Amino acid sequence: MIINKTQSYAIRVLELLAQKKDILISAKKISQNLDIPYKYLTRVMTKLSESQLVNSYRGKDGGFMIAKEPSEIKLKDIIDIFSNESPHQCIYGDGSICSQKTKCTLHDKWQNSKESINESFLNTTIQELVK
Amino acid sequence: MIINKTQSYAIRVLELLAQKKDILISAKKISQNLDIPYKYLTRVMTKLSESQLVNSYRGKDGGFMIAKEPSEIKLKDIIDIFSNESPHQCIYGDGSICSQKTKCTLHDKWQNSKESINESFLNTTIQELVK
DNA sequence: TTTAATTACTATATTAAAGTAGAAATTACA
DNA sequence: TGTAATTTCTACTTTAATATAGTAATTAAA
Ligand code: SF4
Ligand code: SF4
Repeated sequence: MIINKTQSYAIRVLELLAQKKDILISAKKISQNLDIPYKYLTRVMTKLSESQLVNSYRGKDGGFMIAKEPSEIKLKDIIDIFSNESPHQCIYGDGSICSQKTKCTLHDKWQNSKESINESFLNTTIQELVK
Repeated sequence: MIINKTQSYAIRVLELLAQKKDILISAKKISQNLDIPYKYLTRVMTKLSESQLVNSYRGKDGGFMIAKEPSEIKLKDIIDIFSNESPHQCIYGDGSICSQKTKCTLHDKWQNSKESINESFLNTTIQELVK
């Protein structure tokens, strides 16, 4: 898979919050609206808040709001928050002992694929999802 | 991640067997040579055998041999054996309700990335890894 | 100041991928 | 024919990702 379930949740949350810019939405509503398990979602939201992609407001009538312009939030920004893999993973391991000189025959192909994906994540903003 | 650990194991096994074409190699040796857990490897080998990418020989002095020309085995052939995900996965789900007309704004970008990876897997054969 | 609604925190449960264990089936060969 | 080395089969264990549960902290408003 290109992205995992948690990353997918997070992207969809930001998409929703972008549509409701400047309106506070509670985790409960987000959960219902996007069909994401409530308790799981709240932890995702806390991380998005810590990463300052959303602002959180605690207490009664609290909720979340997108913290930046949708056009300023790249998919990659969101994905990175919930990513734990080494960026160099390939069939031979983590690439830590590989260099341009010692690279294997697959290296350039992996590189191309990964760059293709990465650029797609870098040049796609939440704004694009909302339109 | 582009491929999972099991798929990575399988590719490396085929690479090794291609290097030792026409020579029987036991799971034990493969395990030692590639540093793959023995018991896990044997199950991978059984699947590769069922899929006819390798021939297995049971009993004393038994082992495995590559069953085709290395140039005839695409990475995708191997990857598919150990893949269980829906090929259409994306942030919104499995794409089962999407068509060219109802597609979302991300669809073409996903498509490009996925095709880039897929073509790389389709046009890379085990032969290429051995050289 | 109390209540209700909310986020944040901490611990536990479930699921899927990866890994391990034991033994049955097969086979070469002494 | 018996033994040792192997693949194959079945069951279990561990680990990481996903999901659930309970409660503390916070806050608007009655
Ligand atoms: S050189 Fe080969 S093994 Fe090393 S990081 Fe690149 S693809 Fe992986
Ligand atoms: S149209 Fe969008 S939701 Fe549907 S398969 Fe394509 S990327 Fe996924």
